[in-house]
Amino acid sequence: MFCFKHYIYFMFALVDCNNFYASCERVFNPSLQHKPIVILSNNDGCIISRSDEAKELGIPMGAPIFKYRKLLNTHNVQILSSNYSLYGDMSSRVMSILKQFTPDIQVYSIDESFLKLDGFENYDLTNYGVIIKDRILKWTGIPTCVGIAPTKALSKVANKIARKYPVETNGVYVIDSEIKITNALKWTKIKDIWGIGSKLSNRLSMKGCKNAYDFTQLPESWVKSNMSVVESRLQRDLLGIPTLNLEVQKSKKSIATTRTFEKPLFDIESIKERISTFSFVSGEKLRRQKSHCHMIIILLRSNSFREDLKQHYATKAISLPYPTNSSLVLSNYAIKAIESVFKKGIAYKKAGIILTGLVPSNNYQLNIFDWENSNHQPLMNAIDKINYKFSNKIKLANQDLKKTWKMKQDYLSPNYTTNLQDIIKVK
DNA sequence: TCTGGGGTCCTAGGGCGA
DNA sequence: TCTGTCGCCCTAGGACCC
Repeated sequence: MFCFKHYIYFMFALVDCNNFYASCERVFNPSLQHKPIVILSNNDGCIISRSDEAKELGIPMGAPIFKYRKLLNTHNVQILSSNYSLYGDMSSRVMSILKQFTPDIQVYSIDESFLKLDGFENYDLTNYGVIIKDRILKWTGIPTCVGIAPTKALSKVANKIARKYPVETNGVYVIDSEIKITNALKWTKIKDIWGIGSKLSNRLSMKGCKNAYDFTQLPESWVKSNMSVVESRLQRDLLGIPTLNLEVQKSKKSIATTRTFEKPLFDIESIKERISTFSFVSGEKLRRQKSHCHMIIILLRSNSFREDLKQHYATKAISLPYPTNSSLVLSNYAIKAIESVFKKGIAYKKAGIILTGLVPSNNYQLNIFDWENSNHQPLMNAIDKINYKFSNKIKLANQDLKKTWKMKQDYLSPNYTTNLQDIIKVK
């Protein structure tokens, strides 16, 4: 099934930053080197990034911190709240370096990118990977691993091998022969295949698949009918047939702002205030990408982990009479939606809004019967400019002007690269 | 007591017009 | 005018990613 002629044309490189959040913290605080570190989610709730030393202690990804507090204390694990200003800035530095190596790049997430290496037939790709890795480390202090292969899914596998065997591979692994593909697939456990999550992994295990190689040997027709076209494409990609392409940067198709509350909320007024704030923030994101939206979805839920409490989970989608990016309009509709689903006596723990049906601001269908107040656009522009200059001084009337609520971030590091006050001073 | 957030894509099922 | 079929669109929900 696999055809090596594709090699003549191009290869994919996946460059992935090692333990990205922990590595960012270490760049500016070298005392964290060689120590176990964990980074916490918003509200300091879950562990979302771990250094290798923390992984070795058996601390799992996504674990709630309160369950591991004792272990963390015993081993003197360094705890940090997530500092997205820092990580975002470090990420853009890494990505700008990667763009020097090829114009064909897909920034896949905050810490990894696919590079299409087209016309590199005469290059020593292992050596090229080492150059990429070394330059990022030298210029940003962030360690990376590089996986190179004829397809995206295989470059993911190659990257995992490089990460697993740093001494043997020097952090770079190239899959460039049929035997390497077969061996790599047999080495990859079902649950570690990119695109196969826990549900599908269980189903495939029941079917007798132990590794990625077994998955690729399943009949395509069975995969299509029992799973979906997504897994069928993945199967081909794993076999070395380029099926998943480099995706160009597009405008977002949805914009979400959701938050877990520090304490459960029982009263609708507090929830309405939060929803108003989420609408305001989402409107800003919408205007930044120069879009309008057709639809708002609100969500409101109690704490699903507290089985002893009465549960309620509600979502409500509202089609807007006209596309808008006015925070005032978004807030009004979102609040009405919250009023329609709110139930008394429930301890609500999380709320949010999702904007979908996004269309470009300069090209959308008007409605003959309903239209936006023409004052909104200049008002929003003015608010955005003032908030950019003076850091969020203007709010909606139904937001909490004193901002009495605050996200829990007890272990926050300074914004070393994005705030003048926090720049490291050399004495 | 304390359990994240922001995305994408796909499928199924219903409504609806040709 | 009524009915069946097809395909498109919309929506909710699920699964996945980092």
